[in-house]
Amino acid sequence: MNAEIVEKLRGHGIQPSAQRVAVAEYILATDEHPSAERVLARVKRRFPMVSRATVYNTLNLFVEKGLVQQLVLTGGRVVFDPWVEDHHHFIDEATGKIHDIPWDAIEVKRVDRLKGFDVRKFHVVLKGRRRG
Amino acid sequence: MNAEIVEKLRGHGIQPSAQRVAVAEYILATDEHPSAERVLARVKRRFPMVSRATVYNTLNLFVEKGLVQQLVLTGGRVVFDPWVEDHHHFIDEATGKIHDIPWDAIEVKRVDRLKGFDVRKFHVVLKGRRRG
DNA sequence: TATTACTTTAGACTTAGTCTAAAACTTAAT
DNA sequence: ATTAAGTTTTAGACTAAGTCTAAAGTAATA
Ligand SMILES: [Mn+2]
Ligand SMILES: [Mn+2]
Ligand SMILES: [Zn+2]
Ligand SMILES: [Zn+2]
Repeated sequence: MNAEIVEKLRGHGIQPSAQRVAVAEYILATDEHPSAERVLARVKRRFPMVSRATVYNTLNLFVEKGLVQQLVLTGGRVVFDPWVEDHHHFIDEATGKIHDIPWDAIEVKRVDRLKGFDVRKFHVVLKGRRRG
Repeated sequence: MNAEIVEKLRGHGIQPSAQRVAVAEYILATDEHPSAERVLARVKRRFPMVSRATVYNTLNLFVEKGLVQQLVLTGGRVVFDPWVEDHHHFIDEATGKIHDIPWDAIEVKRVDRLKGFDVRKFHVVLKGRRRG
Protein backbone atom coordinates (compact mmCIF):
# COMPACT_ATOMS: atom_id res chain seq x y z
CA MET A 1 0.00 0.00 0.00
CA ASN A 2 1.52 3.30 -1.23
CA ALA A 3 3.39 4.66 1.81
CA GLU A 4 3.37 8.27 0.65
CA ILE A 5 -0.41 8.25 0.23
CA VAL A 6 -0.86 6.51 3.58
CA GLU A 7 1.11 9.26 5.26
CA LYS A 8 -0.85 11.97 3.48
CA LEU A 9 -4.15 10.48 4.64
CA ARG A 10 -2.91 10.16 8.23
CA GLY A 11 -1.68 13.73 8.05
CA HIS A 12 -5.24 14.82 7.31
CA GLY A 13 -6.71 12.69 10.09
CA ILE A 14 -7.99 9.95 7.80
CA GLN A 15 -7.59 6.23 8.60
CA PRO A 16 -5.92 4.77 5.51
CA SER A 17 -8.03 1.77 4.56
CA ALA A 18 -7.24 -0.04 1.32
CA GLN A 19 -10.27 1.48 -0.38
CA ARG A 20 -9.42 5.02 0.71
CA VAL A 21 -5.86 4.63 -0.50
CA ALA A 22 -7.12 3.41 -3.85
CA VAL A 23 -9.40 6.44 -4.19
CA ALA A 24 -6.60 8.76 -3.10
CA GLU A 25 -4.08 7.27 -5.52
CA TYR A 26 -6.32 8.20 -8.39
CA ILE A 27 -7.87 11.46 -7.25
CA LEU A 28 -4.73 13.07 -5.92
CA ALA A 29 -2.81 12.41 -9.13
CA THR A 30 -5.36 13.32 -11.79
CA ASP A 31 -5.92 16.69 -13.41
CA GLU A 32 -9.20 15.71 -15.06
CA HIS A 33 -11.62 16.95 -12.36
CA PRO A 34 -13.50 13.64 -12.22
CA SER A 35 -17.05 13.03 -11.02
CA ALA A 36 -17.75 10.52 -8.27
CA GLU A 37 -19.02 8.05 -10.85
CA ARG A 38 -15.77 8.36 -12.76
CA VAL A 39 -13.76 7.78 -9.61
CA LEU A 40 -15.88 4.71 -8.92
CA ALA A 41 -15.19 3.33 -12.41
CA ARG A 42 -11.46 3.96 -12.08
CA VAL A 43 -11.13 2.47 -8.63
CA LYS A 44 -13.13 -0.60 -9.72
CA ARG A 45 -10.52 -1.42 -12.33
CA ARG A 46 -8.05 -2.36 -9.62
CA PHE A 47 -10.51 -3.03 -6.83
CA PRO A 48 -13.60 -4.62 -8.43
CA MET A 49 -15.47 -5.19 -5.18
CA VAL A 50 -15.50 -1.55 -4.09
CA SER A 51 -19.02 -0.21 -3.56
CA ARG A 52 -20.59 2.99 -4.75
CA ALA A 53 -21.34 4.00 -1.15
CA THR A 54 -17.70 3.66 -0.17
CA VAL A 55 -16.50 5.87 -3.00
CA TYR A 56 -19.06 8.56 -2.22
CA ASN A 57 -18.31 8.31 1.52
CA THR A 58 -14.60 8.51 0.86
CA LEU A 59 -14.84 11.51 -1.45
CA ASN A 60 -17.06 13.34 1.02
CA LEU A 61 -14.60 12.54 3.80
CA PHE A 62 -11.70 13.83 1.71
CA VAL A 63 -13.59 17.07 1.10
CA GLU A 64 -14.39 17.43 4.81
CA LYS A 65 -10.73 16.90 5.68
CA GLY A 66 -9.52 19.36 3.05
CA LEU A 67 -7.69 16.83 0.92
CA VAL A 68 -9.69 17.68 -2.19
CA GLN A 69 -12.32 20.23 -3.08
CA GLN A 70 -15.71 19.83 -4.64
CA LEU A 71 -16.71 21.92 -7.64
CA VAL A 72 -20.09 22.51 -9.22
CA LEU A 73 -19.45 23.88 -12.67
CA THR A 74 -21.69 22.05 -15.08
CA GLY A 75 -25.10 20.49 -14.92
CA GLY A 76 -25.99 17.43 -12.97
CA ARG A 77 -22.66 16.35 -11.53
CA VAL A 78 -20.28 17.46 -8.87
CA VAL A 79 -16.59 17.03 -9.65
CA PHE A 80 -13.55 16.73 -7.43
CA ASP A 81 -10.29 18.63 -7.58
CA PRO A 82 -7.04 17.76 -5.77
CA TRP A 83 -5.82 21.32 -6.18
CA VAL A 84 -7.26 22.88 -3.02
CA GLU A 85 -5.52 26.23 -3.20
CA ASP A 86 -7.26 29.14 -4.93
CA HIS A 87 -7.42 28.93 -8.70
CA HIS A 88 -9.86 29.53 -11.53
CA HIS A 89 -11.51 27.18 -14.03
CA PHE A 90 -11.95 27.22 -17.77
CA ILE A 91 -14.60 24.96 -19.32
CA ASP A 92 -14.08 23.95 -22.94
CA GLU A 93 -17.57 24.15 -24.42
CA ALA A 94 -16.66 21.75 -27.21
CA THR A 95 -15.32 18.92 -25.05
CA GLY A 96 -16.66 19.67 -21.59
CA LYS A 97 -13.13 19.41 -20.23
CA ILE A 98 -12.28 21.53 -17.20
CA HIS A 99 -8.91 23.28 -17.20
CA ASP A 100 -7.16 24.85 -14.23
CA ILE A 101 -6.19 28.52 -14.44
CA PRO A 102 -3.56 29.68 -11.95
CA TRP A 103 -4.75 32.33 -9.52
CA ASP A 104 -2.30 34.95 -10.72
CA ALA A 105 -3.18 34.58 -14.37
CA ILE A 106 -6.29 36.70 -13.80
CA GLU A 107 -6.60 39.89 -11.81
CA VAL A 108 -9.86 40.43 -9.92
CA LYS A 109 -10.38 43.78 -8.22
CA ARG A 110 -12.90 45.54 -5.97
CA VAL A 111 -14.27 42.29 -4.48
CA ASP A 112 -13.70 43.65 -0.98
CA ARG A 113 -15.62 46.80 -1.76
CA LEU A 114 -18.96 45.08 -2.43
CA LYS A 115 -21.45 46.74 -0.12
CA GLY A 116 -23.49 44.31 1.94
CA PHE A 117 -21.50 41.21 1.06
CA ASP A 118 -18.87 39.51 3.22
CA VAL A 119 -16.88 37.63 0.60
CA ARG A 120 -15.07 34.60 2.01
CA LYS A 121 -13.84 33.24 -1.31
CA PHE A 122 -14.42 33.59 -5.01
CA HIS A 123 -13.22 32.28 -8.32
CA VAL A 124 -13.69 33.01 -11.98
CA VAL A 125 -15.48 30.52 -14.23
CA LEU A 126 -14.57 30.94 -17.89
CA LYS A 127 -16.12 29.27 -20.91
CA GLY A 128 -14.93 29.00 -24.48
CA ARG A 129 -12.68 26.83 -26.58
CA ARG A 130 -9.22 25.56 -26.02
CA ARG A 131 -6.97 26.97 -28.73
CA GLY A 132 -4.10 25.22 -30.47
CA MET B 1 -53.49 36.42 -20.80
CA ASN B 2 -50.86 39.06 -19.99
CA ALA B 3 -50.39 40.95 -23.27
CA GLU B 4 -46.92 42.23 -22.45
CA ILE B 5 -45.65 38.71 -21.77
CA VAL B 6 -47.35 37.39 -24.88
CA GLU B 7 -45.53 39.98 -26.94
CA LYS B 8 -42.23 39.21 -25.30
CA LEU B 9 -42.59 35.51 -26.09
CA ARG B 10 -43.54 36.21 -29.70
CA GLY B 11 -40.58 38.56 -29.93
CA HIS B 12 -38.32 35.64 -29.05
CA GLY B 13 -40.00 33.28 -31.52
CA ILE B 14 -42.00 31.41 -28.91
CA GLN B 15 -45.68 30.49 -29.36
CA PRO B 16 -47.43 31.91 -26.30
CA SER B 17 -49.47 29.00 -24.93
CA ALA B 18 -51.23 29.46 -21.60
CA GLN B 19 -48.66 27.27 -19.84
CA ARG B 20 -45.71 29.14 -21.32
CA VAL B 21 -47.18 32.48 -20.33
CA ALA B 22 -47.70 31.20 -16.79
CA VAL B 23 -44.07 30.11 -16.57
CA ALA B 24 -42.90 33.39 -18.06
CA GLU B 25 -44.99 35.50 -15.72
CA TYR B 26 -43.18 33.98 -12.77
CA ILE B 27 -39.67 33.49 -14.09
CA LEU B 28 -39.30 36.86 -15.80
CA ALA B 29 -40.33 38.75 -12.68
CA THR B 30 -38.47 36.90 -9.93
CA ASP B 31 -35.02 37.64 -8.60
CA GLU B 32 -34.73 34.40 -6.65
CA HIS B 33 -32.92 32.27 -9.26
CA PRO B 34 -35.43 29.41 -8.97
CA SER B 35 -34.90 25.76 -9.83
CA ALA B 36 -37.19 23.99 -12.29
CA GLU B 37 -38.93 22.25 -9.41
CA ARG B 38 -39.60 25.59 -7.78
CA VAL B 39 -41.02 26.98 -11.01
CA LEU B 40 -43.23 23.91 -11.27
CA ALA B 41 -44.55 24.44 -7.73
CA ARG B 42 -45.23 28.12 -8.36
CA VAL B 43 -46.95 27.60 -11.68
CA LYS B 44 -49.08 24.81 -10.20
CA ARG B 45 -50.59 27.26 -7.70
CA ARG B 46 -52.45 29.01 -10.48
CA PHE B 47 -52.44 26.20 -13.03
CA PRO B 48 -52.82 22.91 -11.08
CA MET B 49 -52.90 20.66 -14.13
CA VAL B 50 -49.53 21.72 -15.54
CA SER B 51 -47.13 18.82 -15.94
CA ARG B 52 -43.51 18.49 -14.91
CA ALA B 53 -42.54 17.79 -18.53
CA THR B 54 -44.15 21.01 -19.74
CA VAL B 55 -42.29 23.14 -17.21
CA TYR B 56 -38.96 21.54 -18.06
CA ASN B 57 -39.68 21.79 -21.79
CA THR B 58 -40.70 25.41 -21.41
CA LEU B 59 -37.65 26.40 -19.37
CA ASN B 60 -35.34 24.67 -21.84
CA LEU B 61 -37.09 26.44 -24.69
CA PHE B 62 -36.74 29.80 -22.94
CA VAL B 63 -33.00 29.15 -22.51
CA GLU B 64 -32.64 28.15 -26.17
CA LYS B 65 -34.41 31.33 -27.24
CA GLY B 66 -32.33 33.52 -24.94
CA LEU B 67 -35.19 34.64 -22.72
CA VAL B 68 -33.54 33.33 -19.56
CA GLN B 69 -30.19 31.78 -18.74
CA GLN B 70 -29.34 28.61 -16.92
CA LEU B 71 -26.87 28.66 -14.05
CA VAL B 72 -25.08 25.82 -12.30
CA LEU B 73 -23.77 27.19 -9.06
CA THR B 74 -24.59 24.72 -6.33
CA GLY B 75 -24.94 20.99 -6.09
CA GLY B 76 -27.65 18.97 -7.67
CA ARG B 77 -29.85 21.59 -9.26
CA VAL B 78 -29.78 23.94 -12.16
CA VAL B 79 -31.36 27.36 -11.60
CA PHE B 80 -32.80 29.91 -14.01
CA ASP B 81 -32.11 33.61 -14.27
CA PRO B 82 -34.11 36.20 -16.21
CA TRP B 83 -31.16 38.57 -16.21
CA VAL B 84 -29.43 37.42 -19.37
CA GLU B 85 -26.86 40.19 -19.64
CA ASP B 86 -23.42 39.68 -18.07
CA HIS B 87 -23.32 39.79 -14.30
CA HIS B 88 -21.75 37.96 -11.38
CA HIS B 89 -23.25 35.89 -8.56
CA PHE B 90 -22.81 35.83 -4.81
CA ILE B 91 -23.96 32.76 -2.87
CA ASP B 92 -24.84 33.26 0.77
CA GLU B 93 -23.39 30.19 2.46
CA ALA B 94 -25.78 30.53 5.39
CA THR B 95 -29.02 30.64 3.42
CA GLY B 96 -28.10 29.30 0.00
CA LYS B 97 -29.60 32.43 -1.57
CA ILE B 98 -28.09 33.61 -4.83
CA HIS B 99 -27.57 37.36 -5.22
CA ASP B 100 -26.87 39.24 -8.43
CA ILE B 101 -23.75 41.37 -8.64
CA PRO B 102 -23.67 43.98 -11.40
CA TRP B 103 -20.96 43.50 -13.98
CA ASP B 104 -19.25 46.78 -13.21
CA ALA B 105 -19.04 46.18 -9.46
CA ILE B 106 -16.06 43.90 -10.03
CA GLU B 107 -13.09 44.46 -12.28
CA VAL B 108 -11.62 41.39 -13.99
CA LYS B 109 -8.41 41.84 -15.95
CA ARG B 110 -6.08 39.81 -18.19
CA VAL B 111 -8.77 37.33 -19.27
CA ASP B 112 -7.91 37.99 -22.92
CA ARG B 113 -4.28 37.30 -22.30
CA LEU B 114 -4.71 33.65 -21.26
CA LYS B 115 -2.48 31.62 -23.56
CA GLY B 116 -4.22 28.71 -25.25
CA PHE B 117 -7.74 29.65 -24.21
CA ASP B 118 -10.35 31.37 -26.35
CA VAL B 119 -12.61 32.89 -23.71
CA ARG B 120 -16.15 33.46 -24.96
CA LYS B 121 -17.62 34.48 -21.61
CA PHE B 122 -16.86 34.39 -17.92
CA HIS B 123 -18.27 35.41 -14.59
CA VAL B 124 -17.17 35.56 -10.99
CA VAL B 125 -18.77 33.27 -8.41
CA LEU B 126 -18.43 34.62 -4.87
CA LYS B 127 -19.29 32.90 -1.61
CA GLY B 128 -19.70 34.25 1.89
CA ARG B 129 -22.35 35.86 4.02
CA ARG B 130 -24.74 38.64 3.35
CA ARG B 131 -23.96 41.48 5.75
CA GLY B 132 -26.39 43.85 7.37
C1' DT C 1 -64.22 20.39 -42.81
C1' DA C 2 -60.13 17.89 -43.17
C1' DT C 3 -55.17 18.02 -42.67
C1' DT C 4 -51.20 19.15 -40.57
C1' DA C 5 -48.26 20.88 -37.14
C1' DC C 6 -47.48 22.03 -32.49
C1' DT C 7 -48.08 21.50 -27.45
C1' DT C 8 -49.28 19.17 -23.26
C1' DT C 9 -49.75 15.28 -20.49
C1' DA C 10 -48.96 11.09 -17.39
C1' DG C 11 -45.98 8.20 -16.30
C1' DA C 12 -41.93 5.31 -17.34
C1' DC C 13 -37.19 5.75 -17.29
C1' DT C 14 -32.34 7.37 -16.16
C1' DT C 15 -28.72 9.19 -13.41
C1' DA C 16 -26.54 11.19 -9.32
C1' DG C 17 -26.46 10.75 -4.84
C1' DT C 18 -27.99 9.38 0.07
C1' DC C 19 -29.37 6.15 3.56
C1' DT C 20 -29.73 1.80 6.11
C1' DA C 21 -28.64 -2.24 8.44
C1' DA C 22 -25.79 -6.08 8.34
C1' DA C 23 -21.11 -7.94 7.62
C1' DA C 24 -16.22 -7.34 7.81
C1' DC C 25 -12.40 -5.48 9.62
C1' DT C 26 -9.43 -2.89 13.31
C1' DT C 27 -8.09 -1.64 17.68
C1' DA C 28 -7.87 -1.89 22.49
C1' DA C 29 -8.82 -4.23 26.74
C1' DT C 30 -8.99 -8.23 29.37
C1' DA D 1 -5.62 -15.43 22.58
C1' DT D 2 -10.57 -13.77 23.41
C1' DT D 3 -13.63 -10.57 23.72
C1' DA D 4 -15.59 -6.32 23.18
C1' DA D 5 -15.98 -1.81 21.02
C1' DG D 6 -15.41 1.07 17.43
C1' DT D 7 -14.76 1.81 12.49
C1' DT D 8 -15.35 0.84 7.67
C1' DT D 9 -17.44 -1.49 3.82
C1' DT D 10 -21.13 -3.44 1.45
C1' DA D 11 -25.54 -4.37 -1.29
C1' DG D 12 -29.36 -2.63 -2.21
C1' DA D 13 -33.33 0.35 -1.14
C1' DC D 14 -34.50 4.90 -1.61
C1' DT D 15 -34.78 9.96 -3.19
C1' DA D 16 -34.49 13.80 -6.26
C1' DA D 17 -33.50 16.03 -10.70
C1' DG D 18 -34.25 15.56 -15.13
C1' DT D 19 -35.33 13.19 -19.79
C1' DC D 20 -38.12 10.52 -22.89
C1' DT D 21 -42.23 8.48 -25.00
C1' DA D 22 -46.50 7.88 -26.98
C1' DA D 23 -51.01 9.37 -26.81
C1' DA D 24 -54.32 13.17 -26.41
C1' DG D 25 -55.37 17.91 -26.95
C1' DT D 26 -54.93 22.55 -29.50
C1' DA D 27 -54.05 25.60 -33.01
C1' DA D 28 -53.05 26.88 -37.67
C1' DT D 29 -53.71 25.77 -42.65
C1' DA D 30 -56.07 24.45 -46.75
MN1 LIG E 1 -4.14 19.48 2.52
MN1 LIG F 1 -34.00 38.58 -24.75
ZN1 LIG G 1 -9.09 22.82 -10.50
ZN1 LIG H 1 -28.36 36.39 -11.80
